[in-house]
Amino acid sequence: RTVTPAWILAQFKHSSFRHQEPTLDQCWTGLAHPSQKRKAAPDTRNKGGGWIQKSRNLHEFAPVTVVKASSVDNPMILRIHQAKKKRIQSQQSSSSGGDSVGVVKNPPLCNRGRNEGISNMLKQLSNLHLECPLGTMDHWRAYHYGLMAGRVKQLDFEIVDERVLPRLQHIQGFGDSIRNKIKEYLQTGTCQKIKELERDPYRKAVQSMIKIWSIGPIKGKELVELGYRTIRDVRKGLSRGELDGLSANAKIGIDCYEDFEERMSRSEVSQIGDIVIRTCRQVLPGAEATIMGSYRRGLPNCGDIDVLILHPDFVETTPKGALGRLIRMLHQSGHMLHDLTSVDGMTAGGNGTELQSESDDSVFHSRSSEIEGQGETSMGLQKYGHYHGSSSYMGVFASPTDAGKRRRIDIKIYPYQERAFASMYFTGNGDFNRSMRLWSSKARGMTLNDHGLFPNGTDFANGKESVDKLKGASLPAATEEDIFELLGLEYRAPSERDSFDAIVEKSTSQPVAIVELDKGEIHHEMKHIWID
DNA sequence: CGGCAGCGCAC
DNA sequence: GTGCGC
DNA sequence: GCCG
Repeated sequence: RTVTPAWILAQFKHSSFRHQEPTLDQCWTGLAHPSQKRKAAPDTRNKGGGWIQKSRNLHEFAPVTVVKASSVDNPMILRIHQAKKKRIQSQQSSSSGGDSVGVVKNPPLCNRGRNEGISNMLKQLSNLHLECPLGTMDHWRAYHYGLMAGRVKQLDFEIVDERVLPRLQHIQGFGDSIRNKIKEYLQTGTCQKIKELERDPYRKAVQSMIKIWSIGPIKGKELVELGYRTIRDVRKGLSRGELDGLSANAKIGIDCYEDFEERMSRSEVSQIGDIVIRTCRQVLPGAEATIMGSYRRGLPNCGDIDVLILHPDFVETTPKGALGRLIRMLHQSGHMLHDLTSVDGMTAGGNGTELQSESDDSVFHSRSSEIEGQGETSMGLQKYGHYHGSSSYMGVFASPTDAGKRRRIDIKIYPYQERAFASMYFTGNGDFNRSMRLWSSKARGMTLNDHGLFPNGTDFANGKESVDKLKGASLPAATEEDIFELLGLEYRAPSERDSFDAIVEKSTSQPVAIVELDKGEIHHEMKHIWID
């Protein structure tokens, strides 16, 4: 199964295609652009950490052996490449074979706008199944429809005639069902399935329940079976005391139902961000706080706001209780209205010991388990101890621009050494992250998450606590670019990370790097990287 | 027929 | 462990 | 819903 349809995007390279980087304000963050930020990165502080300072050749630091795909003794990798070769061949033969009827060849646009009608239809189908998954089947239907909605947009031809269908057959992901729906769309301009799903009153009711934040398919179905059909019903039930069993978060979700549906302008997001960032600097001098998510990807409007906090003095740890202090201050200033999660240090006191929301049985290195340690070098940081791991907060923020409106906000703090991975994850989008992680695991044999990139076979990847911390360590990356490099992928700017297919192997003709791990080898490499 | 990312928090 | 969200 |  090919994760990366490089063969689709490759066609763009030989055309007049040029990606126009949007000049939207603040689409940039130092995390992503090594050329500008690298010099400033305080790698030198981390004497014990040994961070790589610049992007280097994979072999220089990664415990990775490079093997020709054809000689790899790994059935998964083999299958991926054989399937890919087959598709490329059939693609070539079908395009040279004069079956260009029904195809309008256009110079590719900037990755969007093509086949928009069909894409929208598939997106609708995805949403209808996503918002109302009545069985577990629907979840994956929605997933696949969503992927294909993205993929039709990246084709190098416009689908205007059903004679193009045989050609679609060669493109991965377009099976019978989807091709038939495209056929129907070409003939009638609509899709009966969509109409049918939209008509279904049960689905419709579940759908409106699911739109309540913290209500998913299970609780949604429950509510509908209890007789609730609309948000009004639910509110009525709540006031009558029929729904006391709902979680605290569900009550907030019900209260903010309309507000959470709405999207914000970039300027509102940036103003909220300023408030959070300013407060953050007061609470934690020297902190680097950045707005992530769709804002960083440059979208014209955003559904929520994501803020990532880092501090260069906390390389392997995070300042204990700092996130809680920040939240507390935002509450006091009236900006933060509700908490959807609790965080250490959030309630009074402020030394970060009163709330034990983080469990001690967490298994992984660099995640949990408090360590002793005081004494910061910087004056303002003296109040903070070290917490071994990241923490995240979800809450509800009062709009500074639209009085009375309530906005979803996520704030996360990570150890500085995880900054590249955290910013990748927090930038998204969701499909892009899933694609990247699938690629990591299936093509590279590594596990990617917001904390690092872990060669499979290590203790981390096996979900075990490491006695020897080195065995659980991530491959190091100081910038997002390094992560792409480690995975052998073309770099993608945040604004380009907009789909599952936005991931492209660095040079398709080059050998494929896969991980051939040996426990001792990993240990040795890690030692080299982290201590040397 | 199994897989489709990988994780943290609330309950 | 399940449900939910990111 | 599609793939292997």
